[in-house]
Parts: sequence; structure tokens; C-alpha cells
Amino acid sequence: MVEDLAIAEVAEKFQVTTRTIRYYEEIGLVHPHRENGHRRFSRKDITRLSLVFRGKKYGFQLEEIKNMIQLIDLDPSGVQQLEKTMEYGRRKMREIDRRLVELEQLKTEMNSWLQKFEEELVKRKGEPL
Amino acid sequence: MVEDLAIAEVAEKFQVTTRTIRYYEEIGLVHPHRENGHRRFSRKDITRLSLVFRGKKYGFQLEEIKNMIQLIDLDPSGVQQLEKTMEYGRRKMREIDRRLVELEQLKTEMNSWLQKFEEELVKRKGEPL
DNA sequence: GTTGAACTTAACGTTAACGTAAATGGTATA
DNA sequence: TATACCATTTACGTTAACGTTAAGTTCAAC
Repeated sequence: MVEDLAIAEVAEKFQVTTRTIRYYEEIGLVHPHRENGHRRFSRKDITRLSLVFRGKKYGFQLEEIKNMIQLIDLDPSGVQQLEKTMEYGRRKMREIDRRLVELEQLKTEMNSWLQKFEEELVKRKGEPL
Repeated sequence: MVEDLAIAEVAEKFQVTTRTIRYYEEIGLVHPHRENGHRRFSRKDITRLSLVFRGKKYGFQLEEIKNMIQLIDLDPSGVQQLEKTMEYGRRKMREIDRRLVELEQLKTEMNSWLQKFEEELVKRKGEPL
């Protein structure tokens, strides 16, 4: 396909090096096909990579991301499989919730530091040398 | 001081190995004093370590944490120093805000996946084999 | 058809944050 | 004081996620 992308274009698109993309293939995150030995990335491949990079941004490890992606790939043929899939999803959700709470705590804490510093600053500016 | 803690106690307290604590001293995150060559951790040391572990929980790197801790240590003697300190603090805050936004996006996204799966599940359960 | 950029695989190097092992010394208790 | 346990430093090992050659192949342009 002429609309498929070469590795350099993919790297450019996601603002990473080609090495990163090759590595992602190495560990099975994408499976671009070859044309005369050169990798070509279809629209589907690009979508997968988007998911990978989004996952990374959220601080998940590649191995985790691999699992999550497989969930999406899965056309879960049975109800049982589907329920396992959902259970995993729910666990992830809880994890995200925990992270959110912790980050909010950190924010509060840093805010109070900043305020203390601010007060210090005002005090000192008011004082003569 | 008799109320100071030995390394094993500190490790126990924070649920890590003694190696971790020694490492943190190695890279300058704490400076316990010695008694007959053995490390002893004062209350201040413990407080510092608390900050370190909290930082870790929030996903910061030790090097970052080192910087942040130094901000707290600093009794910023001049207004200039104080302003630099605050500027750093504000940058950190913005970073945290960004992380919060991203995490919330992820949450939304995962929620919609989960819902899709849920619908699938209901549909299949309604159908006969 | 030759050059030069972009591609390939293979393999070794790097950083963070510890794990683990060896050799040695201090401490508590019977 | 002998035993057992805890501590010390030194130093090499480990994992993740790439970086960095090296040596060769293919494409695009002239």
C-alpha cells in the first residue's frame, strides 16, 4: 500500500527515534509487514502505536501496555473470556483511581509549601536590608 | 541517642530492604550519623526518608526528589534564592497538573472500553448458544 | 550505474534503582 | 568467650527501555 508509512515517518509522527519503533516490534507491540525487507506500517499499526504511546504517557510499563493492547485485540469469543477481560479492565481502573487520589494529595501538599514560601517572600520584601 | 533507629528498623518501617536505605545514603538523600560504624537515623532522617518515599509513590525519580528535598532544606537566605526556589516549585506544580489531566483522560477512555465490553457481555448472555 | 540517504540485522553499551554475594567487624546473650 | 545475629564496605549482577556502532542492503536521484 502506498499509504503505509516507513519507519522514519512513524518515528517522526510520534517524535521518537526509529530505534524505539524497532524495539516495539522486537517485544511484540506491533507487527508491521515488509516490502523488500523494509518495514511498512498500516493504519492499524499506527493505531496500535498510538495506544502504546498513550499508555506510556500515563506511566505504564511496556509489558503492561502489551497486556492492555491484547485486551483490545481480543475478539473474546466466549463469555468467560469476556469476563476475564473485564476483570482486568476494572483492576486497571482502580489503579488509575488510586493514582489520581495520590496525585491530588501531592498537589495539595505542594500548594501549601508554595504558600509558605510566598509568605516568606512577602515578609522579606517588606523588610529593609 | 537511644531513640535513633538502626538501619533494619528503618527498612522495616518503610517496608523496603536495608539495601534501599544504604543506596539512598549513597546518592545523598539522607545522612545518618554513625555510632561505632553503625548507621543511626534521627527523627530528621526519618522525616527526609518519608518525603523520599512519598515522592517515589508519586512517580518521581530519585534525582528529582533530591532536588525537591533540597528546596525544603534550604533556608533560602536571600530573596533571589527564594524566588528561584518558588519558580521550581511552580514548575513542579504545573507538571502535576498535567499528569492529573492525562490520568483523567485515561480514566474516561478506559471507562468507555469497559462499557463497550459490558454491552457485549449483556448481548451474549441474552443470546442462546 | 553510481552515489548517498534511508533501511536492515546483530550485538554491545547505558542508566536507574536496587539485588546479591563476599569478606569482615560489632553486639547480645547464655 | 563462644555463638548467633546484625552491621559494615566493596563490588559485581539485573531489568527496562532504549542508544550506539558496525556491516551490509535498498531506494531515489542524477
